[in-house]
Amino acid sequence: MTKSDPSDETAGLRLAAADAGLLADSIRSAGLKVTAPRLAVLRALTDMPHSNADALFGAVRSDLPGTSLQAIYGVLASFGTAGLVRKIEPAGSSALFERRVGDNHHHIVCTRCNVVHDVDCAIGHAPCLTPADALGFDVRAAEVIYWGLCAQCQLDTAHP
Amino acid sequence: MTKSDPSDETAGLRLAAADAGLLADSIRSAGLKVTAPRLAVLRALTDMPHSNADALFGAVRSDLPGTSLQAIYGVLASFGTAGLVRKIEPAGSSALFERRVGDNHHHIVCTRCNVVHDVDCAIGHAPCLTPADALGFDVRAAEVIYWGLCAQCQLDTAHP
DNA sequence: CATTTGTTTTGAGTAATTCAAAACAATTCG
DNA sequence: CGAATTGTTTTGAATTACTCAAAACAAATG
Repeated sequence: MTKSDPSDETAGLRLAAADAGLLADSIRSAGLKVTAPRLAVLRALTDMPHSNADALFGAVRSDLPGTSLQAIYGVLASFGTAGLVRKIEPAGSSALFERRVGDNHHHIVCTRCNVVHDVDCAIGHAPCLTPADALGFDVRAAEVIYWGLCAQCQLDTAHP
Repeated sequence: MTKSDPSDETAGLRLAAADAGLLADSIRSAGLKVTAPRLAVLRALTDMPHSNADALFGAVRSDLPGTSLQAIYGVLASFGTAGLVRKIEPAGSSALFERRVGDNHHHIVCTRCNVVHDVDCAIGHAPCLTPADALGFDVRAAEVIYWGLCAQCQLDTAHP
């Protein structure tokens, strides 16, 4: 927000356009065709990371009313294969998606309100790939989910 | 197998009875009524940890033909609440159950054949509850799933 | 602009799990 | 020991999240 002039009423539009260009670029460079549903999903995912297919469907539909839920699933599947989004499946939840890929970050989930946040790897890099005894496995990934009460739910629980 | 005499045909029966007694005790001390489906589920889970509801249904049905799948879900739900079994939900899999509870052990899953093994906590005790930045959360549990190729699948992949 | 290839829509299907009411069985208490 | 109570299982149906397939359609290529 340092460069754009708030009195310039086209600023938002230009930003959106620039943003759309960036989104389109990342879709294109993943080897996928750039389509309206794909742009809309990617934009929604930028604004609301850790969304499920249904939430994205809701967000996309407001821009692009004709879109089907199956299209969302299709978009997410292609994005997943292309490495453009990451899918997480916390216990008891439907699948959630995020754009932050390529780093091995983890997640912390509130057991009360189900909000999800990113957390970086616990201790540097190594322990995330080092079980005590790998039992002959060739370990490729480690997934960590922390469970607890978020700050807000701690307050709500204390003062009901 | 050191004390029982193989020529004693009642040994198996007595063992089974003793076992049933232990199983019944653990159900009772969890504050639950001891029923045939519950005993059967607990026994099946002893023999085949990391089973899903359907596999347990299959195992239980061979002993106790009238049992319904919904009974299995009911038994597992009550066992879960009572702290008698632990439920794990690896991404892409149905829920799996195990009797090993109360320690914070983790799991390693084969990406090819989906076999699941227990693994102890990566480094002692602490890091499993210590994210880099807990973001104000009151962290209560950490769940780790390692993904990789099991020994057998490494062989199968090398010599197809 | 026509072709090709890939994407989305439409419509249907499935797997895993949950819900609810009635039938039934384990424990409790007289 | 038998009746009452409480909890469990059966039966039957519903739901959620997701997948599959064919036809309609749109983006990229030349």
